[in-house]
Amino acid sequence: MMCQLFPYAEHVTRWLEPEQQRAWRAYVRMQGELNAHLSRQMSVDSEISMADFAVLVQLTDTVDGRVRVLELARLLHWEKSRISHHVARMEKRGLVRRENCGSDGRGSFVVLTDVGRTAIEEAAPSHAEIVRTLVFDQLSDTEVEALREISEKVFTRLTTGECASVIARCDADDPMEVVSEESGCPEA
Amino acid sequence: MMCQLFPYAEHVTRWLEPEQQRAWRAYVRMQGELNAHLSRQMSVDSEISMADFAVLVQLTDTVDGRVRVLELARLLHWEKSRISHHVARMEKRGLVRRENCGSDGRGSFVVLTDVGRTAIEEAAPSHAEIVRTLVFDQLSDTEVEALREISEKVFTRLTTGECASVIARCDADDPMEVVSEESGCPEA
DNA sequence: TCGATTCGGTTGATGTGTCATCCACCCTGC
DNA sequence: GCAGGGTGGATGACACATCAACCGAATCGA
Repeated sequence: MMCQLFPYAEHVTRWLEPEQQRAWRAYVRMQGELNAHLSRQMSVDSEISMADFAVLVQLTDTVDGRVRVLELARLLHWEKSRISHHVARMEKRGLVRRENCGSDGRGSFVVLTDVGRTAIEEAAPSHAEIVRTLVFDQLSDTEVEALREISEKVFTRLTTGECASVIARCDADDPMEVVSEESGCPEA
Repeated sequence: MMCQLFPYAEHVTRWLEPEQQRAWRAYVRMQGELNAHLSRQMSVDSEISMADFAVLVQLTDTVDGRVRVLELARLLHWEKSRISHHVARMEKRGLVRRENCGSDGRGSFVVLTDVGRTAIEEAAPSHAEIVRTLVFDQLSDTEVEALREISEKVFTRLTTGECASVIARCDADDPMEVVSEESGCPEA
């Protein structure tokens, strides 16, 4: 599972300044490799994928481990059909189960199972360790701050104005500040 | 076509400093959205995908528009089965064709067709424009430089030592400096 | 209260990436 | 010249993402 952008030649870079071109090529290669590496690592030393992990994280973030399907899609910025398919596969493996919603006959909940909880608890530590050694151990405090600012600027551009044309985003909450309450870390 | 990492909760971030946590979350969301946006844009205003684009770029970068299959995989950092499948699909759509290699009975070339050349020439300008407006118009010169340095550091970490365990990379060329000769931009 | 919309969610088709396996050909040692 | 292993590449099975179409429940306007 992968989606990579790739090395760019004159076709693209003619419209970028040389310095921008080098930055873009470096970024593109880095994020491709990093995604690939994290995915591979995750599926090697645990039985779940990055996508499973993302779903499980959201479920464990709620008090009772149950979230409505489309709420899940909104939290993850996924399309509803994607979440539906994915939950179906996870259900087949016992990581989650679906329950009907009493108050709304159309709706259903995705509920974390014990198997799912165990899976994420086993996967999380090594994933965090990998992120730290691959990324943050390489960067100075200044660079970490720069990474955040750059990411926020681009993300803001992506989610404002005519760019924000994707389905699941129309009613999304405050884009940058969705830190869980119990994470013990400040919200700002 | 997508591969996204997603919002992280305490599970992951417990092992990261608060400042690192914020940077990581911001980065993860940004690159997910950016990938999605670029892919969507590419497939909307041209008939090719980002992956097609990457292949076509490599082909147009050579003098005669023909590259050996595994050489292509090495240039793109793709697995050989991925390039094989992808070339097969592109061949079906007429973007490339395969030719036998005379000097090595096992090998084959991937050759750019006129259709393929037209496709990339139509796709490139708007893609470059999008990258510029979404990314570089948001960043100062200092930030562009920071982005490049951060990306290079992480990429270097990813491709050295025990991380570089992937098939297609074992004999890869100098990781960061594969700028095409005719791009008109300095190699360093 | 009844029809039209909207909303929550599923389904199936299609394109894509990965893994394991396989085959044909090359090369080297003998 | 031929047996062994290595290499270039293809294939099939599976997981995954997207799109369009669909369905039934909710809701809203008349």
